[in-house]
Amino acid sequence: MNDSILQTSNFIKDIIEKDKANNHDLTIMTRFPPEPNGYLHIGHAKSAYINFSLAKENNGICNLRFDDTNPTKENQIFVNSIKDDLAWLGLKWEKPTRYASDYFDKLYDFAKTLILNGDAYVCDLTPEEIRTFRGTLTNPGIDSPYRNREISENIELFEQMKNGCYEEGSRVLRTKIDMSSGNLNLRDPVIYRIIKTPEHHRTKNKWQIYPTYDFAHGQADSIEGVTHSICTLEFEDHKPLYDWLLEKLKIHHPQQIEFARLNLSFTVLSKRKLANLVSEKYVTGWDDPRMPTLAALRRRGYPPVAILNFCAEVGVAKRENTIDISLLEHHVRKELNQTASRILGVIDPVKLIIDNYPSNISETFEAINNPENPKAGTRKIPFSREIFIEKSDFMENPTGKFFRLTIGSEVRLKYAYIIKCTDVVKDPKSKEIVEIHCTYDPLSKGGVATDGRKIKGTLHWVSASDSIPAKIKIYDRLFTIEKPETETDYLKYFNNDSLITKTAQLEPSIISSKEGSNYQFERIGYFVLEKKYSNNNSPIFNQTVSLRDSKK
RNA sequence: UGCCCGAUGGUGUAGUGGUAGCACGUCAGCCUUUGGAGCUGAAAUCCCUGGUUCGAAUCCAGGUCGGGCAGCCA
Repeated sequence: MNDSILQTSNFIKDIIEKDKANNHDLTIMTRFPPEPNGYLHIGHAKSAYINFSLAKENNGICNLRFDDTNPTKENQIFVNSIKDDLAWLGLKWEKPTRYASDYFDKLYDFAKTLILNGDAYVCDLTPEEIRTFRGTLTNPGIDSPYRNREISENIELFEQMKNGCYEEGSRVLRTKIDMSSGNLNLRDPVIYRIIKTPEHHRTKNKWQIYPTYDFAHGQADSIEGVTHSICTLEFEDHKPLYDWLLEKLKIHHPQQIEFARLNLSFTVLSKRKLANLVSEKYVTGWDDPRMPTLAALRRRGYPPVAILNFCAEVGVAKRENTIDISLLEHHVRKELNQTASRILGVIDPVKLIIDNYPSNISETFEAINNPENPKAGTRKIPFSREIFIEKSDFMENPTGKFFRLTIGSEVRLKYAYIIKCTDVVKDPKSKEIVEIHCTYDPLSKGGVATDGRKIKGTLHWVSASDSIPAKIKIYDRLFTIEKPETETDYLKYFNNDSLITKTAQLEPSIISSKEGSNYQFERIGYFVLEKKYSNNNSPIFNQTVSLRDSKK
């Protein structure tokens, strides 16, 4: 994890500071507890970052624990992808990797302890009956008829549940708390249920019963010695149950602290909505570069440190929030500006012919790889009579502050020469400009005017015969509205222009690029090489993020 | 007409009884062989009403508004 990441204070740090002041021997222990039932996204990154950074700043420990208590939803594929994503971010967890399923035996014993103490009972009500008996938000529930079973009968029944004697859904183990509590989580919550298929990804067919989240999470925290169990706001109502179980069991009692999960503008982060985008084919998969998943951001070329810096800067608080996606992009640009190699590439090319430049020669010019980092060195780029420039860099009838090319105006070709536009050739039918004719100032080699005249506009270009065609995928925000998350018909606001594919001409040095390498195409944006060769043998680049562009 | 949580510029986030700070964004200027970056500046904020106090974003009371909770999901 990057040590240079800027940190502001937050209420969790305050709590930890106080706890440390009260107990000088305290070793801070946190954990990141994903359920292996999906891919990690930027919101998980925030949560992971909080847990990992809190441990690191306090010379503590952070575990990675998979919350794998429900085999109907979880599998090994997600365990692997989550580990990959965390490693990619550079977050290092305490070894070994933990699993809630590691504690199934202990959890089973804890449950028996509860039964023996009269704090839990086997209930034969159907799921529907349990729901009815639970009451409503405003009306108290009523006791299950099985609530006062003999302890010995409960023990026997629970053991038979474990042994697979009963059908799924026929019986559960519930705590005995308070059916009239204003907090529904305290109305005798279910702590064990029967699940026979599919088999668990780790414990296989050993268990026929599985603990619920409420029964597994706190106890797992306790077993591991977690001191601060940090989770999102929706678990606030579970905290009294978390505390109740730990007190009844008389075991180490971690402190649960809740914070507000991340929301990002112009995208969605709920698993269901993301899954819909995939299943309804709005995107090509979970790692489609438009998605907010870590796998997608990686493919998009986001540097991990930019994501970490972003997580550090969004802060930790309890109020609902929607972070402006431009803050994320800011951190991506900030990092890439320092690290990405520059190249010249023309995405929407139009041919430019320098009429007074000899057709039988070519020159090479030295280009700076990264003006922010002299150590990145230089490279050669070829120049010739016919080049490509960006269509948008020529305007026949310029309006406002247009510093680029127009008939009669002078402009600098970066690293090369100053040129002056003399004429354009249009397609007779479409009226589209097909050729721009210019003359160059032979004395301006390197782009400097010998007479000291100021040249305001500088264009990027590539030599027509030496450039390399490439496929460019340009991405935009996933949705057209700021908060699609709050809309039920959010798919209506999907941004149909979120992916645009173009063919570009790139300078030849790009040949030596490696997959995953970040580039800045000067004056355009940041790009990452996705695949060296597409079907037609040209490389494919994903746009990471555009350059900020204040052109009017 | 239950229980719990929250409210500081457009968006986030500091502040813990003493000039409301920072970041992103926006706007303007400077600089520039990237209209990028960088530099400088600007506009913009304490949910409301009372109370305590010399002094309140902060403490107290009462409101208002927003969010969460009725899986054998996590």
